[in-house]
Amino acid sequence: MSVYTPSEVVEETGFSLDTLRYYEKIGLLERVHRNAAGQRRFTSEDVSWLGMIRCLRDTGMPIAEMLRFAELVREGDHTIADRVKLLEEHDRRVEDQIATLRERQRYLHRKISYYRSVL
Amino acid sequence: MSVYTPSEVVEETGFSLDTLRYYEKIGLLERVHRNAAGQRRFTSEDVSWLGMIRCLRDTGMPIAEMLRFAELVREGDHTIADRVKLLEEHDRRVEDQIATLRERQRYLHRKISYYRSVL
DNA sequence: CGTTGACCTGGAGTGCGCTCCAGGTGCGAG
DNA sequence: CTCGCACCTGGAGCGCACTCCAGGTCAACG
Repeated sequence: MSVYTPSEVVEETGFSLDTLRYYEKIGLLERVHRNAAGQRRFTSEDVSWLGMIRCLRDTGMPIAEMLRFAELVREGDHTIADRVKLLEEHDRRVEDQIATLRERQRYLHRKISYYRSVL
Repeated sequence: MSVYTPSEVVEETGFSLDTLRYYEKIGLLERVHRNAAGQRRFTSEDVSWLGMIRCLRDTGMPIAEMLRFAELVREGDHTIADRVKLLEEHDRRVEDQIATLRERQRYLHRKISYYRSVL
């Protein structure tokens, strides 16, 4: 288990340092370890958890729901069924997002064709 | 050319009345006609323009860019090439959004499978 | 004639998700 | 020894896109 400095985590995850601190403050990221000088030292678990957060955030999950998920994870293995339920519901929303995007894109394409036809 | 009351437009477009007023205020919607009592009466052009707005908004275009597009439309036919350019750039971003969503969804699916495997 | 309901205005307030800031610590390089 | 730099904290501020509110008008219905 290697250890990551804040700037390494910024590099790896694409989250800003302020965002990492914010996520820790609101409890989306469990209290991060500190070195003797009080500076954060992230574990690889922290980094992979942030990978999950990145996925959920990029797919539009609100922070409040990510917090619910984080809580389930903290509660231990007996919540795995609940996590599956939560992620599957989210997956359905992602599917809907893609479908809507595709539909709107068709509209966009029709509009572009129309404009091209009158050029 | 039929005429629509505010509540009809709300119904047709899915935008709230406040949002319609807001769009008019910021110039995304051209000054809407009024009846003798000062109440808004929308034309079918207004409604179809709102359809375009709906499409752009649902695909994540920021209001500032919709305003640029609205301005091009107001300037007349000689801006059609520019409009095509703007819409095509947007279309590329929509494509990227879909691609990102699909990739994140794969992550989600792997996670769900993993959870299912340990249930 | 009174009430209801759809609508009006200008402006303040909201929720989300960060982002920035001031002032401070500790460490390694020159 | 001094400098620069990465980092720390608590808290304020921001940008976006609405959303809500108070107080008012007008027309139609019973």
